[in-house]
Amino acid sequence: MNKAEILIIDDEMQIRKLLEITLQSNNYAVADARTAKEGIIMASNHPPDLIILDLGLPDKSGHEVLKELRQWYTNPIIILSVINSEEDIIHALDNGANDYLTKPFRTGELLARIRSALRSSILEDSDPIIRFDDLEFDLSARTLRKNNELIKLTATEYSLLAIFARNEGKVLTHQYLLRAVWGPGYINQSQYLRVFIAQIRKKIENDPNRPEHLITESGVGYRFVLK
Amino acid sequence: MNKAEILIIDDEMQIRKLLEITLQSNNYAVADARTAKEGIIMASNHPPDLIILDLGLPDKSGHEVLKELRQWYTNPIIILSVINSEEDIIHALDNGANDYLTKPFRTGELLARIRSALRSSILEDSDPIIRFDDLEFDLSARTLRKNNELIKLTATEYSLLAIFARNEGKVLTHQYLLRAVWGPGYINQSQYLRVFIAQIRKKIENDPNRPEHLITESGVGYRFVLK
DNA sequence: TTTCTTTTTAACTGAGTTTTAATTTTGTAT
DNA sequence: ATACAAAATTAAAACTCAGTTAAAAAGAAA
Repeated sequence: MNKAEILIIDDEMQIRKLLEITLQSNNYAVADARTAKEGIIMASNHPPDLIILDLGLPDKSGHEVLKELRQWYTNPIIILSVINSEEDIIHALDNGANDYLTKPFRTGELLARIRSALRSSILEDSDPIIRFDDLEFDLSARTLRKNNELIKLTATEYSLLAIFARNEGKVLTHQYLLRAVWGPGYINQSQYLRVFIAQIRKKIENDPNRPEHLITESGVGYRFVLK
Repeated sequence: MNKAEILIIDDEMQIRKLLEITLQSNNYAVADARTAKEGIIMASNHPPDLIILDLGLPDKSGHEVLKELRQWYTNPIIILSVINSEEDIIHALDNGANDYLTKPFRTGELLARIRSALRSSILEDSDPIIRFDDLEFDLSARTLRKNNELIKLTATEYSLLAIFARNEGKVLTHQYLLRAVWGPGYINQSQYLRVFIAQIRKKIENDPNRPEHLITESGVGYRFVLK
């Protein structure tokens, strides 16, 4: 996954600098705005993954900024404020803030709250998709597509093919495959492999008699190739 | 929508009573546990929409309880603790807590943080209508329409289908589904799934014998597809 | 309480998957 | 080219898993 992008909207230069350095050294990409107006424009031009919003802005009440942002912005917003009144906290949270910290804040805690907020936002789950040529492997959805069509695989076919996909280009020995899919008691059942390799070829090869992906290495094992 | 269910795990009777009254008068359904063990059992038997967890439990460290819960429990967990150390806060948040409040807490703030947590929890998604083809899912209203006709779902049917809707296209294993809907004590009751899948199919499929939406992945689980 | 709805059990049926075995084809070495 | 070993093919048997149904138990509503 790319660096998560965080927009800081705060008029205090010291806080901005502190946050910028802290966040950058924790591998976030940081942008910052000094005023409400600037912040809203920046957020709409290039929506960040998370916004840190100071309630005490010079040109507009932070609560209003929050409301405006929440009309369209769905990623987490964390409020920073010098005000520790319950009224303000409730108001901010009910207007769509995900968290509220009072200044001065502890940087470690802020970072943890950012991680927590980003975690619950949908962003995190980068899906491991292996794609080549006509085949597309989605390990998290447990699907295989050939020319965009979903191919039905049985449980055993899938685990076999998943091992191949993770070791693309390498020769995998009979022993290794049998042990990995069926367990160590099956290392002599090469026949299982022949049957299942044939089944998989029928499903993924254009011409199962002239396999292009699942190649036999006679006397050794098989190799999975994606051109 | 039905009342959101909140589980309180706290050994201090005063806090429990206070929370119970406050939450009930704000239209939440409340359950409470006095110990870590009791709390985990209650959460597994009937997973609540949100958990309030005290870190200072008599029988087990709250951090451990949090870790255990997070192995399967996906809804929000809010930590209550007398400890205000940064270390504890970071630790809890990084172990999957959604928020951390120190005692004594302000009830109004707690309520606002509960609302915020429930809001961002997938239960009440910000864009909660999923529509495809003939099916229309409104996650916040907890309704399902097929060809614009309202379909009646029981609580269990709904939570099962809601999980599917949020993971469209993905294979969900028996284990995962059983754990998410019934709790970790039920991961061997595949029969439950068969019965409920059949019931749901009767309601949403054009021809329940040839399901197009709720697909069986033999030996693995089920997949929900919206064309 | 009684009644109605929903969930849990259980027994049975059927479908899909894996294993086994027999036969044919291909590859390798002499 | 021939012989032998390895791999591919095919289909049926054995087995596992899923679907169906209905009744019992539990829970909610009247």
